[in-house]
Amino acid sequence: MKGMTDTQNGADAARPSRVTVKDIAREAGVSIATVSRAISNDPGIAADTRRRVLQKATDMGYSPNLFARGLITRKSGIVAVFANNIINPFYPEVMVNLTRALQDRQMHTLLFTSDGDEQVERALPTLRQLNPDVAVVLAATMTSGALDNFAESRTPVILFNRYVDGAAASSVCCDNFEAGRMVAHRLAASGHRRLAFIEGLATASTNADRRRGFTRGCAEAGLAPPAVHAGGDFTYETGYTGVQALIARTGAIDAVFCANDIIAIGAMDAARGSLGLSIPDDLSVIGFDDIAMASWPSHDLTTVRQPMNAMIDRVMSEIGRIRDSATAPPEKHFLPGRLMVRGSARLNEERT
Amino acid sequence: MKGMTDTQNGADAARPSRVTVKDIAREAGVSIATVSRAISNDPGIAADTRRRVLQKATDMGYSPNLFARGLITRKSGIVAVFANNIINPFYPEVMVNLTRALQDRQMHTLLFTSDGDEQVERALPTLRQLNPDVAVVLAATMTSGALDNFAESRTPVILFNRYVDGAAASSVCCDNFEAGRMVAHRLAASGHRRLAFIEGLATASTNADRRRGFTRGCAEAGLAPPAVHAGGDFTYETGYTGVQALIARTGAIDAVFCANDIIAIGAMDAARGSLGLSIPDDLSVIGFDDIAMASWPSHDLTTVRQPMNAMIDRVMSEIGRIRDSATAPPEKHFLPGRLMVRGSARLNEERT
DNA sequence: ATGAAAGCGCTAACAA
DNA sequence: TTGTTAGCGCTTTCAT
Repeated sequence: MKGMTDTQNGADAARPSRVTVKDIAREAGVSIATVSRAISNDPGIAADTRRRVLQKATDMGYSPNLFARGLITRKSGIVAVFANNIINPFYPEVMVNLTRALQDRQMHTLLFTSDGDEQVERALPTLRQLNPDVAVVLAATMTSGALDNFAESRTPVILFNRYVDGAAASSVCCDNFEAGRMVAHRLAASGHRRLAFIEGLATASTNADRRRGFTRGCAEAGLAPPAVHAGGDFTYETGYTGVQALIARTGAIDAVFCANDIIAIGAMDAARGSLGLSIPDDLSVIGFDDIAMASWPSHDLTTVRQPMNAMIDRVMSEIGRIRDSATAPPEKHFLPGRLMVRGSARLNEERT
Repeated sequence: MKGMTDTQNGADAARPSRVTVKDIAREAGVSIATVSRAISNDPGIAADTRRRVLQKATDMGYSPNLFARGLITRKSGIVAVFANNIINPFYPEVMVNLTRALQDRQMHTLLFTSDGDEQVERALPTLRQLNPDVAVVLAATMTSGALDNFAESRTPVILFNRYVDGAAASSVCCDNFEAGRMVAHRLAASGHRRLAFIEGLATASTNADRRRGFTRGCAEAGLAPPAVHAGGDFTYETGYTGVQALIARTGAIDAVFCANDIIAIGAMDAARGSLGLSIPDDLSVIGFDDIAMASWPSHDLTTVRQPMNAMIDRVMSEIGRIRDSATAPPEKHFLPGRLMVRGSARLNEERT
């Protein structure tokens, strides 16, 4: 690849600097406009010329300068991804899979951290500087104030696993409410009577919806409202101390549904360790996300799997929709989760 | 912020499109060249004019268009980060911390996935298109062939936790060899006699160095060479099946050192579960990385902590060095790991 | 110390 | 169908 010098001109073979449209135009004996047309698949060009120009471009190892292009088109091909909550392995995985999907479509991922609104705000100048076509927010928390900032920078926003009601932002979410409801019903149908919920971050809509759905499900099944360990965060410690606090406060419980897998694993460890409970005989534990760890034999955690790939696909089509028309109204998508039945919860067969 | 319209001209107050140097020049009554000088801290400008221009720029909410700037300066302020190996939570954390550090310095993280060389190769056109100032490779594996591709795209490369001998790339690594050696000595000094090692990916230099250091340490301590479970990957399953295979093949062992924490956790689960061993009484287990999970009570894993923040700092200074002089020769940096003593290994006090 | 003007590499009118 | 030309927003000579 490096050794071949089969291009006719020996003149500038030694100058390895960037190949530009101008170079191709010269080599192919056409104008730079024609080169541009060939590259951008413009309909108004002779199929033959196009082929010839494209061939030359390939031969010469051309790749367009996106800065120059972006300067004119005002499209960057860049997607800004905001990530925090890196403690939960679910999100890095989303990030990487999303990046892969973007890469496949010749788009680019610009990564931002956003632990706290001030980080988001600090990123905004950059947003204007690099002009991403769209921002994807992978974050448990994001105040609507921070969202306004995006609006001000005129970048369309897609929220992943979060929605904000009045906001001009699309959302792609797991149907957290429905999943919580379903968990309550499954537990009730399997004979559990005293249910509990361990919260993650109270302000996260994922957390709130799972809790609300679970509470609703309990009511529908004729059970008492679940005991709730409130106001934690999405960490192991929350689960660990949460289950201890719940049992200290409310006495025995049959089952605990946790706002995510990390919390659930913490809860299991405390239940088995310091509380000496047997799982699932004394206590059923159910988590949310289905991270890799959930299926490890040490915990064998029953959990709600988020349809990650479907969610990412949906994000991609939202991105397409937004690129096609700048004025596309925001849409909210909710995709169903699925219960992965494993050993940490005593569940009957699902009746159909 | 949105309500204030204190700029003198009511004319285009309604046009919220981008503020450019031209706008500032007009408002400040200077030429665009002067504006540019003010912004880029050019010495040849009157301190007074500069202040005035900068003030106007701030008032008008100006932020420079990096595309236009990059077109001329050939510096993008972009750092390409290649990540795979997302199974190991160590790397997402590096990724986010690195991004934070870059953000603080007004630089930008462009994320690429690179599971396999072909992904790297597919990313190369983009590399040329967006012209990152430097590429950081956070990857357990990267063939030197893939590295040549970088060279061809004229992007300086910094390898994180990996080095390639002849390659024109800087490296920032934990001193994996030394850490492996130290682990062997600590185990030997605590009375362990029959040591074993569970490999991750054999082709990863992290893995190879940890193994070589460990083997060397065994020899220095007068122990037999460690039994090695070879040719796995950096997964829980490798640890789980690895420890079973080791014991089936070699009989009892005192201690097992694992190529990373995830493997170690798998090994612990198998040892305690299917093998019915007690840890650390029957078997000491030591991992590598010190991921969050390692300190959870369920595993309480003794492990070598990588000096993540120091490593990231070093990457940042390498980036600075490269930006300052394009011809800066590549450097290799090795930073010491530190043993985090927890409950999974029977270790005596360190003798000093 | 400042301004005028050229041009980075590309696309998008407008002509031909 | 193709070429000419005018910028996108910025930095950077070269004058002044």
